Amino acid sequence: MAARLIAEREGWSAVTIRRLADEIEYSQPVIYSHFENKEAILEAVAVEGFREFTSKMEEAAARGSTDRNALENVATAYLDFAFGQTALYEAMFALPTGLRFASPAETKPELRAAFRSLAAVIRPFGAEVELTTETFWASLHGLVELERSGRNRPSARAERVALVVRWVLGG
Amino acid sequence: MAARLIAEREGWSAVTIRRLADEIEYSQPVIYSHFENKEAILEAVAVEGFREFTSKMEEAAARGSTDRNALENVATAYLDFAFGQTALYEAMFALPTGLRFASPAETKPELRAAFRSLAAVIRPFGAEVELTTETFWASLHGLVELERSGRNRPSARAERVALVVRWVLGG
DNA sequence: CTACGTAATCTAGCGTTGATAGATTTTCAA
DNA sequence: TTGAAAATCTATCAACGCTAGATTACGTAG
Repeated sequence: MAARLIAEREGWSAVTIRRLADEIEYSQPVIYSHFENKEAILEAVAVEGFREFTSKMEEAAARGSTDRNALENVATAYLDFAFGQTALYEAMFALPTGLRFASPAETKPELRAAFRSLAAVIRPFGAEVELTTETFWASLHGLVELERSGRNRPSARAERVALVVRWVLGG
Repeated sequence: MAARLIAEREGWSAVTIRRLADEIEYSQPVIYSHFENKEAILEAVAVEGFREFTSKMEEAAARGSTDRNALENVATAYLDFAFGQTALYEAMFALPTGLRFASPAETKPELRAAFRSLAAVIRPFGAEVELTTETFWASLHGLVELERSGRNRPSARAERVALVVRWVLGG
């Protein structure tokens, strides 16, 4: 998707319908015959992001020699993913899209798969897998957001990740 | 601030310069004689938010009979604050403003005070106060963001907060 | 009380945005 | 070769953030 390339290079504010039309060398209305509106474009990018996210997390988990090591790898890979392609991560979590987990029925399979890829490394530690995974995910997401908005010291990123991992292990 | 009222009632997308001008019954240029641009307006709202945030957290901590109870109260109060006035919280954390913690010198005192109000209830538990506070804050913020974007089950909010508290206590 | 300089405010407009209506071209089967 | 359907275009809309330049209101000096 052209939107993703532009966003990664120049930020999402540079992604306009006219700019996309230029990029694909068509006029603006053509875009609206493929997507209902701009939000639908973001949503498509986000879904693509969740697919890549899931496979990155699964890889990271597979590289782990122990359950603990798998958890560490996933936590680290999570932040690497977020900071390696900030625009993609933004589309997945920060920009307004209609993507929800809320109701089981209408949740996109890509979102459920992403959740499962995190739950897989949580499962060995404690009984309440769903609760712990939600909270683990939230912690990692919070680390990303607060660092990205300049509220956390970038230099201590690895230590914060290690702390979250310790929390999960000990809790 | 009129911006905050409109945002809380109709969301930040309803807050336009023209709308603000209507609300205060002046023309648009008058607004630009008080604020450099729209971002400066958001920033002013955000700073106000951090002031209220700090006093809410201090209140919650003061209501705690024990160190542990203070921590619990603050964690709960954090999510209450975020969901009690979602637009204000958005201005503080999600919308693009120039507010940073990054460099010690140019960090707004309101931000530092907010950080301290959280650090105060973390201090009794463990040595690395700054690191733990950053991670604690990130976890709570993540809980807010993932629930707000429909990724976490609203029904399990209290359990997730309790889990984060347990993590801090045990870590 | 008048005249004037400053400050406050307004009208009008620029360039850009997301989105759409309606005309036009392209495509391909009958 | 023709004609309906699909694809694409030009032109435009209303709303946005923001600003230039004209205009009004006002306190003060004479």
